[in-house]
Amino acid sequence: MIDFSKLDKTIHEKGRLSIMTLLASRVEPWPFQDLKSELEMSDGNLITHLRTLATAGFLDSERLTGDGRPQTLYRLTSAGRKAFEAYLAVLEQILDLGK
Amino acid sequence: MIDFSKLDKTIHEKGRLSIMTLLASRVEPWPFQDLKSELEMSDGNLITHLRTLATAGFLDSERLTGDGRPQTLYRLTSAGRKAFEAYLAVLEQILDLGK
DNA sequence: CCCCATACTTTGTTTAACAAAGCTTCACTC
DNA sequence: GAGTGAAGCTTTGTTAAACAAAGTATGGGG
Repeated sequence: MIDFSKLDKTIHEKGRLSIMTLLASRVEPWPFQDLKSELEMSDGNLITHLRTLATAGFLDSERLTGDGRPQTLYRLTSAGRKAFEAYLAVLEQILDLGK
Repeated sequence: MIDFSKLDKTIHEKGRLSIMTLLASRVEPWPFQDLKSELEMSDGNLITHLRTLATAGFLDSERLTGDGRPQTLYRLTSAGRKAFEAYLAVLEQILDLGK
């Protein structure tokens, strides 16, 4: 039977799941503005989720200045990628059982 | 891009997701006690999630008496199965994008 | 009749999502 | 270098909901 406790609660919440999915979907890091427009979140909501994920060690950020408008880039850490893969493994089990 | 708003919030919560997965995993309805022991939830927590899902029209219940101890059976409605399949479709998109 | 299990309710605590508004820093313009 | 505006982040407050724990009602077995 599926071990639902392996569904990392930090990742499972909808907002953070969408962030993790975007970050995992490509190699290049994501600028704050792109995440915001893609996910249609408010600044406060987005930054809070990003901070939660960063505190969990799942992503890190890099602030760029001096080259056009300031910009902060976000990317998965290796721990974040690993945790997300484990999360996806549970999703796969749910999908297998569900049909 | 994935439409995360299609991730039905009623289903997405961990406790209810696990209930829906169990109910979808077999044709026979699930007794309350089996759900409880399989998911290791308290009575109060489980019944609350079941009621939330029932209010959403995703499952219905049948109370049996007169044949051994009283027992309540839970099963997906067709709307519940449909909603769960739509939920799984989003999971599939996440899985595809995530690797 | 008594006891226990099943199912459900109620209450209370705790957590967290989310919105809105404000603040700070930086870049560009005049 | 003062003003404007955007980017990123903080703070605050509201609202919703998970979850636990304890209590209630009902039916079954001894």
